[in-house]
Amino acid sequence: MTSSPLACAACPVRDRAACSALDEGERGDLARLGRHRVLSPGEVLFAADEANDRCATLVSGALKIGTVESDGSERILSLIHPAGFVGELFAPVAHFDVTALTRSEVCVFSRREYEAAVERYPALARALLRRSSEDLLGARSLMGIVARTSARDKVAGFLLAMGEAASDSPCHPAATFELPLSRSEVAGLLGLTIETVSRQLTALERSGAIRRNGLRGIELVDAAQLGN
Amino acid sequence: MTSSPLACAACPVRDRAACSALDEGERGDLARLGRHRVLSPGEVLFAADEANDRCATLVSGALKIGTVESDGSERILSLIHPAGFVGELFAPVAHFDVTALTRSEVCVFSRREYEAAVERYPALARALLRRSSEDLLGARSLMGIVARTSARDKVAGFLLAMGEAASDSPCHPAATFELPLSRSEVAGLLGLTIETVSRQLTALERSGAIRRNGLRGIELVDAAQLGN
DNA sequence: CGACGCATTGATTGTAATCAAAATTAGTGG
DNA sequence: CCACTAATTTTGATTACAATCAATGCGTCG
Repeated sequence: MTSSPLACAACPVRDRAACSALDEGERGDLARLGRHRVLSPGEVLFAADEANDRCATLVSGALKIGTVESDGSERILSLIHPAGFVGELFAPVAHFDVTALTRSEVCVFSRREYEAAVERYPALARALLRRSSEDLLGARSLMGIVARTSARDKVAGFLLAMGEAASDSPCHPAATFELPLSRSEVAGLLGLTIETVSRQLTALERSGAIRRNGLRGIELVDAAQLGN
Repeated sequence: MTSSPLACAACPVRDRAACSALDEGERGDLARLGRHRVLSPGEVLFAADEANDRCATLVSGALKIGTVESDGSERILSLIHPAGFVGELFAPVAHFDVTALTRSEVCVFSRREYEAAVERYPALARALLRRSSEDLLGARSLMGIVARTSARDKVAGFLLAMGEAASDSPCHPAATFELPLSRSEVAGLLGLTIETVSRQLTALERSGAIRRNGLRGIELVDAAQLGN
């Protein structure tokens, strides 16, 4: 774990994250409260049932929000992409684990200080509300994919969603991208087993919908075949 | 459809909804912008792809947020309980349908005017942020249920979640409650078929976990059997 | 090179979808 | 109030599909 002050000037999500709603002076105030931190793949940022005293903005990489079930298996509830915000501002203890999927950069804040900033800067509250609304939209879209009945539709919809998340343009998915999740994690997200995910991927490749480059590289050849 | 001015004094969610964050004068301002409306079961409040120019707080009853798939089947993405807020403040067109499940009372606002109020009253922005965060938590909890692999676990988890939603106390589920959803809607929510939902309910009843009163009445006899 | 973790492939079983029918409930009008 | 129809739910039989069990391939790292 590394940690250092913020350098907002060079921040890649400078004008998409919640803090982008602030003016120069306000941003400077907030920057003094935060710490830049780099997470390695698999590194835990926040853990469920621990004191919930921090929050963070994701600058680069990808995070997962999940829980481990009573039987020990992991269930992924949400993915966080750059400019996303994590941390439960209104709960005393964290409900979920937040873990880095890839090498990730985050700005970590003390929850108490961040909440004070939300009180002090109404623009920050509105920006967070906007982020939260978008997260809610994303969570519901994902729900529509996970609740499908056939494994093929789940995997196809998941690939499309990941392509869209990896894309710069809001509407069209990226033609080629890297999955930030292992097979086990994809399975835990979609409510399938590792083997079924694997089989569906090979089936989609054989049918010409996708091509695979290595274990995690995906090329969307015929997005129409993946549904809509 | 009926519509009339608001009478906040008698509002049952007076101190849980977003507007509860406002002081008397502010609340009065907001009340002048809203219209009280009663929805019959099945009545559509907002429709997907329509102009997204309104938002609402649910006062009593229950709403569903859903989409109809390309094959015509319905997929439910979220349930809204009293004090919940619906409407996409930051999207030009609505992504989802919002429909009453039971007879429901809502306070409907013009989105433009509500957004202006959010700008004017920082406390309202913070209250909405809080609501939104709670909705996000709820969406993720539901995801954890829907992504289960076995039909039994899905139905069991769903019943527990509905019991908790129907309860006054935050932690313990209500011992007895009415499902606001038809079998078809439960199936659409959980990614199962009507028949499977029905069979799982009878199985749970035979095993002594629940008892049924009529088509929609549920009594939680042995909550431990439903998992955790 | 060998060992480990992860992914794919194969064979079999179990479970949920599908197809079909009966039963229950709700809604309507006489 | 009751008969009748329509809609919803339950139950049954069969099929299809995904989970499970098991083994093999692949890539990374000591």
